[in-house]
Amino acid sequence: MVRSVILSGVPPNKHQLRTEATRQKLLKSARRIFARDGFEAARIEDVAADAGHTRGAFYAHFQTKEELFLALLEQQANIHFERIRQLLESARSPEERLRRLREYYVACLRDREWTMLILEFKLFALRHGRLRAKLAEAHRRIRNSLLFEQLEQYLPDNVQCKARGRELRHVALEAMLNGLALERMYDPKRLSERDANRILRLVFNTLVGTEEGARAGL
Amino acid sequence: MVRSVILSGVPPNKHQLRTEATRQKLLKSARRIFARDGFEAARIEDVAADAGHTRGAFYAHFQTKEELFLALLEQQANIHFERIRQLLESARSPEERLRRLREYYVACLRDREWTMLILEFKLFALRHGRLRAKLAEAHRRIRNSLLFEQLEQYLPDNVQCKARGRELRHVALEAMLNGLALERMYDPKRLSERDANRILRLVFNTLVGTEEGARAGL
Amino acid sequence: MVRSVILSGVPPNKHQLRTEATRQKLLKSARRIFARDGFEAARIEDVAADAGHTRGAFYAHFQTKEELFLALLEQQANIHFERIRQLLESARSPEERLRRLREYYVACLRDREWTMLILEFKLFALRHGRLRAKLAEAHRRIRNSLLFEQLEQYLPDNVQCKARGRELRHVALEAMLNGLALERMYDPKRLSERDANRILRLVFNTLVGTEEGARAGL
Amino acid sequence: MVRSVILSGVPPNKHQLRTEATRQKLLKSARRIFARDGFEAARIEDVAADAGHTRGAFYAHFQTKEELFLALLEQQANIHFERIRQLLESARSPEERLRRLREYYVACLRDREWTMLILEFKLFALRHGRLRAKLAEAHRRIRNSLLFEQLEQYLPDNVQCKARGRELRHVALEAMLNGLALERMYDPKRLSERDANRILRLVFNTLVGTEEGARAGL
DNA sequence: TATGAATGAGAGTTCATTCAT
DNA sequence: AATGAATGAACTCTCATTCAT
Repeated sequence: MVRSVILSGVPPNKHQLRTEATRQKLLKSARRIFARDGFEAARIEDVAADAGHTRGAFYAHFQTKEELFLALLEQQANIHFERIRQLLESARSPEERLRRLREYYVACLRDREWTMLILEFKLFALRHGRLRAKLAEAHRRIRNSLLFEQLEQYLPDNVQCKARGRELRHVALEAMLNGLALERMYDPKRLSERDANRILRLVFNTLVGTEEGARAGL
Repeated sequence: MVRSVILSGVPPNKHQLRTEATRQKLLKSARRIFARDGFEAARIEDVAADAGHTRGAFYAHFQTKEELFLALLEQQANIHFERIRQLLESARSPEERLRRLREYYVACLRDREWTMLILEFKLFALRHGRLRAKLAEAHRRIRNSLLFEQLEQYLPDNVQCKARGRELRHVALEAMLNGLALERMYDPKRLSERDANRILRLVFNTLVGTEEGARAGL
Repeated sequence: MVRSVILSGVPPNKHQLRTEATRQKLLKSARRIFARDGFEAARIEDVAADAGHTRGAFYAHFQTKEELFLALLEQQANIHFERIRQLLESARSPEERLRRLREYYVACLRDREWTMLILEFKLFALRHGRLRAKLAEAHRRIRNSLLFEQLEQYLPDNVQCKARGRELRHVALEAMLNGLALERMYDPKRLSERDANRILRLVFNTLVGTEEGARAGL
Repeated sequence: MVRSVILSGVPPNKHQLRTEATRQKLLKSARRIFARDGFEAARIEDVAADAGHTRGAFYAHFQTKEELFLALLEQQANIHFERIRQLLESARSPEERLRRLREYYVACLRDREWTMLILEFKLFALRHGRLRAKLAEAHRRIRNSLLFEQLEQYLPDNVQCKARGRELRHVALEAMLNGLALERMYDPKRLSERDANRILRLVFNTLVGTEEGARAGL
């Protein structure tokens, strides 16, 4: 089993560089294929071929299709998390942070692959209920990332109300985001990009940014 | 191939009744199984067994798994449509109609199977493109139902603004409904039924019922 | 899963007849293929093709290769058991019984397939130690058959000494039989059929038939 | 390809010593793994890992799994041969030689790995026919060792009867040895170590040591 | 209409072997 | 000599679908 080495302190040798490169290629292809076909219909062979490799190479990096799927989700969730962190950190004012976060959500609307993946993942987790023990850990990590709770510290004070309300806003926003993204993919004519953006901004403002959200009982 | 006879003018004989009963049992089981396992992972055998039959009975009523899936969606959409129509028709005032429609949406939040089916169907349609003629046909019928456009006539006047805005409200509501339902199934602790209901009502009111929606630019 | 019907009282219909015929063909082919290639190297496809069917037909009758292997062993053991029982029952005198039993052993020496199967089975059981629970039962039944303990009642009185000695004789004979059969297959020139027969008869007489065995401390 | 150097006249340097050590480790591990899993199920990776190396080390010493298997058999046969030779050479009298040989056989009964290997090898040779030249060559060398024909000179005179009978005794003893060892591994409760030893000694005495064997027609 | 044995394409996975390092 | 990533053929097993009954 090929082990990722990106965390070790020493500079990687050629072997390790190639290893990591292949792994990343596989993950990148997996993103395409899983988003396109869904977990069940996605074929390992397609992922490998898309990455310019054979099935065997895949199995040198991942034990099962499931493991690849979860590794992909974890990686993608980390990328999102990191992007948001940088976004918020580099902002000057609380208001700018809020605006940036909102625009990040809006940008996500355009990321068709990410939407497909997150929907697929939630359906997958739902259906596989108690995931097998060895996968539960990955699942937990992904969920933690998805919650974005750690990001709260960067938001303006008046948004940091009771923990319950905070999380509630997030989950509602995620719901709206996923729902809108799905509708847009399903029928772009029925829901234009412009309209989807407007609705998402409206709900964001209603739920998170202003005091209206609080007044509305959230 | 067994043809449904419930639409023909003559009263069905016993044979036809049994046939129709089998078909309905299969559809009922299909609802359970497709919702539980998703289209790809659902097995014809499981559907047939759940209905108390064997594979052969299934193939006497449907040509392929896909056909069953689409027939199921159409049936379910019709049921929803019919329920809403009755709901709105029997209401006394425009306000009651709005309230009833809102509460119907809220009730949908609890229908786990329906949520799974609608998500699965949209992902399926997304993935299988505009490819097949059969699919497109069913697609159109289902979307007509889902759009609930015909229902507009029952809503209060002030809600019947520009066609564009009307449809936009619907699609936004559907998005919110599907998104919330998914989040609730995915993690019921993170989003309680009470909270999900409150958020859905809030968004409904924001988007549809009041003048706020219009003012907000929708 | 196709169920065997040979035990039910009612006369089998055409379906059942075909089912049983297919199963028997598969078992017959399995005997050939397992004996020829061994458990590990035997391919399901070869068994099915040899029986004039496809892989799918195989899986309609057996869940796994392992199950087929154990079913085959059980069937073969039962056949042996039954043959021996009839052999002993129809004999006139105790001496004739002993002689017939001895000649049955000698005849087994010529059954190359049976020898290969029994060796393969014992190695298999040995290596899979605690067989998976669902297979333990089959294993137990096969062992019971192989022990031939039930046949003791048919043997002459002077052979029915202490239980320990009786079983010991059997196991020693089986050991000799298997060992000789293997040597004969391995190098027929080194051990002619005639010689193998002589040695087996000699050991049989030494261990079972005469009082020499007892005197020798067995 | 690493060539064994232990037979060359010049003293090996450190490099060569390490190489030879690796080869021996691999053979030692191969003994464990082949005995445990059988030829087909044994994995090169397991052998290498058991020896503290990777697949690459294996392929530096052996071309194929088959070659390793045959090299192992040859090595083991030579070890046996050498042990027996020393055993017989250091004995004082013909009778002691016979007794020692007999006890060596008895000791073999306890060597589970050797029994598994010899059975596996014979089945393998049986199944892979006289096909390959390489196999045939190793085959011949191993059989020469196994036949122990060269050892005949050390045995008492009265045992050195006609060549045919001599070899016959050996093959019969080997058969008994293998058969008993297999039965003991298969079901240690059915055949205790003590009983297995007694039976083997009895057959040894019957076939080889005494005049009874001759009288019995061997 | 319904059964259920059989088909056959195709999936995920394993592993002996190769090869760049 | 040794590593270990990658190959690719082969395997077992699944399941939508067909067809004789």
